[in-house]
Amino acid sequence: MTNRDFAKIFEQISEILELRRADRFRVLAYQKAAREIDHLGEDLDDLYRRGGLKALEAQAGIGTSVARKIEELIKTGSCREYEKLKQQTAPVMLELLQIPGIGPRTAQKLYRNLKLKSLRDLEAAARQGRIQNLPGFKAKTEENILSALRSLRRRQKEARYLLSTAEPIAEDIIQYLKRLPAVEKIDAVGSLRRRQETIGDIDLIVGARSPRRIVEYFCRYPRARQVLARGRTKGSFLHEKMLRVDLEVLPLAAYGSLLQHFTGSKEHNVELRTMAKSRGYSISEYGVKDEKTGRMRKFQDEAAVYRFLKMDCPPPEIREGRGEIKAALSHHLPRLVTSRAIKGDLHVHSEASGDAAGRLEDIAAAAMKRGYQYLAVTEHTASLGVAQGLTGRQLLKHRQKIQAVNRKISGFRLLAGVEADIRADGSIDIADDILAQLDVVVASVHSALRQSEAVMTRRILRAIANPHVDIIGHPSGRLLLQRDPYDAEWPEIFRAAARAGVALEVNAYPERLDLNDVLIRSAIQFGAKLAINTDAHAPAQLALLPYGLAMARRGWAEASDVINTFALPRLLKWLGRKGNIK
DNA sequence: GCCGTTTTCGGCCCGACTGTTTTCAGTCG
Repeated sequence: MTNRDFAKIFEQISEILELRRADRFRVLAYQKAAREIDHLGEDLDDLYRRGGLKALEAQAGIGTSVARKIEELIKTGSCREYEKLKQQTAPVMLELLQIPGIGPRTAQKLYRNLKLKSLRDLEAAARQGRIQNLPGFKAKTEENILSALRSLRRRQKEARYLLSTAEPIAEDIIQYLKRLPAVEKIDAVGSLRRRQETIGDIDLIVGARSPRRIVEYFCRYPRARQVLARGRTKGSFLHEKMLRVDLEVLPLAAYGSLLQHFTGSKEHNVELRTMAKSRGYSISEYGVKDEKTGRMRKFQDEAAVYRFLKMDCPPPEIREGRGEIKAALSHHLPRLVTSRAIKGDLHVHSEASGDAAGRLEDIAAAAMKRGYQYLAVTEHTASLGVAQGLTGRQLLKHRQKIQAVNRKISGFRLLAGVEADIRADGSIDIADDILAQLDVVVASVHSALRQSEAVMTRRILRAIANPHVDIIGHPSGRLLLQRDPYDAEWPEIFRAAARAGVALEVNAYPERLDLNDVLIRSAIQFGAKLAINTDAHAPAQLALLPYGLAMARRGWAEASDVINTFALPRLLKWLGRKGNIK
């Protein structure tokens, strides 16, 4: 069972308990356990094998009860209490909960009164006008249920958006709102500001004096398909691209609190407020209230909110409730890697790779324009059929071309490299004597993605053991919204990479963003180095770097963890440790 | 169900919007 499988079970337990109107804190406890399991850097299986129940209970959000259930699941493959709960609950009830606007109470009432067997029954009942006759329901609710059912169907196909898709949509709405002179300050917040790899909805905040008029104007945005809420200070609509856009407007005097509140995450805010409450403060988007005196302190700038609580201000990217509050309180926040620290890109394709464009000269020029000291040209190899890559001999010829370009420029260096293929058995598809003559060897898995966890792990470990391999490219193989990462024993891989001095890539391509934040953090904890690369297939794509940078920051990476923050001499020394010629 | 520089018991974040109500429950972020 993967951590996701465990998490799903606890999510379901919490939903069933919610339907049965169990104590709401019990419901929350299971939700929290599921979330924590999802964000664990290690497999629960391994954790249990290593330290038993104690190790499980040491995790935040996991206590005796959840730990025992995990143990039962590992040992027997099922959990009696969970099975019992499932038996006592009609499956359609859980489906009802998925519909926006329907919570446990409404689900209960609908199920009892309409004897539903499926969501189709619900839709039929709504169409026939049978819902508006139920006690506590009217025509409006019926309409809302129909519309929610429709959007649920659409959303199930495409529930989330790439960060790179959501960003321009948000930017367009921001430009629209900025046309109102009354808008004094505006920011995209929520998961966008935290730079999550995919975005479920867009959150915007505005600092202004006349909230209601701005909310009105916001709801008239031309690409709004349907207004979902239109209040005094808050509004929200469904964008024609089917993402939800939320807006909150408050006076400038409280803008810092608003920014803090809406940036989230939910987990971060809950933890922060719990901590503040224990000190007698109540935090909301309006400010920090002293519960004894009832006095409300307002903050114009966000850092001041944290300062008031005697803590450092965690960068938005790490506000996920994964230890940043503790670190901020003890003034031990990581000093996250910045774009300024990046000295080069170590995974870039030129026109020599069949699927890429750009001459070496243009790539070098684009890199110099970004202020880089170096850039590694890493073409595909011939075994990657679709990309028409190079053979070993062609790679050596290509290296000469690269060196010729280097002779024409100064203050910058193109490195000759390759993105070699890790074959199904873990061998590299380019001979050692060729690899030895290249500056940078990125090794990536491109085929046989469905190997078992054990086989895939052995495969990557063998690649790491190759003395010429410098970087494992897009290590988990995921394609966001398209393909799941393959299974591998990441702790084992990170340990081996740390020992062998092989860096793990943080691939900045918006569909990849691979490794992800959780694995990045785990890799760092195992002492492995990272390389934040664009995998650019055209010179303009060097500009994708900020996406990879965001992912590294979300994984708590500091400059010292990232090899392409090294100045050229130090990088060459790091690369040359295995006897490659430089 | 979880958790502990107030606590091993008694707490558990905060507030807006909607719909159906005449003062609030349910839901959401």
